[in-house]
Amino acid sequence: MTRILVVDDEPQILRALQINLRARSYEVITAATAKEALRAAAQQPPDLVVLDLGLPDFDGGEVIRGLRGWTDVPILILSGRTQSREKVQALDAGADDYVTKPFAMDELLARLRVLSRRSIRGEDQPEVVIGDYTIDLASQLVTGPDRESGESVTVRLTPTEWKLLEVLVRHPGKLVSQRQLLAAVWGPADHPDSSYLRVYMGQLRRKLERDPSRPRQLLTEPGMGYRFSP
Amino acid sequence: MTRILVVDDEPQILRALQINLRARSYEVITAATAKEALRAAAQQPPDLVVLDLGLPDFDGGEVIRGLRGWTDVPILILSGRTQSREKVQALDAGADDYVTKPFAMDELLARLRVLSRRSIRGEDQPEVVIGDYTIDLASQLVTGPDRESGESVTVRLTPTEWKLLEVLVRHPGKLVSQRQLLAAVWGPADHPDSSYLRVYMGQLRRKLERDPSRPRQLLTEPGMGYRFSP
DNA sequence: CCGATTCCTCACGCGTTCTTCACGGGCAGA
DNA sequence: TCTGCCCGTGAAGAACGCGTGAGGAATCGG
Repeated sequence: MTRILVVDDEPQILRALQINLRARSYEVITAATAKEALRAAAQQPPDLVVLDLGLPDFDGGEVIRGLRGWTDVPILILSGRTQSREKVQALDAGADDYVTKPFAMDELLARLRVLSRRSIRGEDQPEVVIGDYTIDLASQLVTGPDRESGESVTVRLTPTEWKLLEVLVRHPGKLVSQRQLLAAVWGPADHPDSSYLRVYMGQLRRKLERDPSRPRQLLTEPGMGYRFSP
Repeated sequence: MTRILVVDDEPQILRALQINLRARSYEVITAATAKEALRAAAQQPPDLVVLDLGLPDFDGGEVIRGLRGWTDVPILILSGRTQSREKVQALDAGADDYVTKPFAMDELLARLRVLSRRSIRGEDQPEVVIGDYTIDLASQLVTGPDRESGESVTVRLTPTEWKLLEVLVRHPGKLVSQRQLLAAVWGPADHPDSSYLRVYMGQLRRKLERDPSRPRQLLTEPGMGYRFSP
């Protein structure tokens, strides 16, 4: 089920959206402030974001940048500001669409369909291979031969290990900066020390790489980040 | 260069778009009818399509479906029809955005940037060639033949080397002053001595140039700065 | 309440990278 | 020809980043 995060400080708009979206069987989570929004997005990563620019605590642009620091989730801006300057700013900051209030509900829904259509396109590659192991993104399963018996066994990954692996595998071949990884796994807050990363990468390698001390797929790019090489 | 197909039957709009897009160094091809549009798209596949719904020969919806049959190119609808029913139809038919006339040019351009931003993901990343080596800006990867074996190997660049190379490569052919380079790599503080630069340029040349002491692409402009010649 | 798993933190060792300096060569102007 | 200036190159110590092991805190399930 597609999960939508709706951020707006006007309760009646929040309610109207909630009702209409739930009726289309979206899962809806809501936030009324910028802080709430970022926290909610980190805890339950949404597939779509509907964002009002006029929030009480921070500017909506801050939310866009806060999200774009670690996720590519499509963002639709819903705002009362009609000036094209505002629109350009929001779109260039990383938003994907901009609808001005008052708005037609059916148009908004159509635009959301467009966004979810696009974002799903690249994601379907449910199986990835690392050495002897097969990773099934969809069912969150890692299978491979046992160390000695050779039988096919499922490898146990902890939630943190899984999130880390997922981020890397979803950007095959690309370098993923430590910032990105930390934000994706531990939330958008600032993480000055990246020692978690080293620990968990080590654990992943120990579970997935044939020779953990000489990784062939879970590569380190010193000073920059990590890379999953398919 | 990004190629845009603009489809509209009103000459003045066609001209206005053409001028503005060319000024942003897009490559523009135009069509005034549905048939022309489909033919042009087939002959020179565009990276973006701007489409007016009110064409003389066929309905714009036909063009959308005609394109969607074989390509995922982003389509932005530019139409005088403001009814949300029209918008929903077009968006559900496969369009990616919908702007109503009259429109603000800067907003349209911003929306085009959004579309090209999204579509570039996953498709062909910008690659730059230096001698035998290929630089992939998107995934931060440099590949080339090994010095002896000739096999394809990835070249290890340190973070500083990478930053330096990136600045140069992103301004192909242009002269980049030492001030600019120092500021881009080592921060905006003042750097009276430019000896870092010489050291790291040397290292880059040693890793990328066939004859490091006689560079062909990473050129020195004495007293001024450096230049990447493609 | 207890045990097991998972998460977070720290310190150490090692290899790499950064920074700095000195020296030599090419080139232009005096 | 001499003299600066600027650039390339090599070397060396310092600083940094990474992998690893271990231990305690937190969490979860029974």
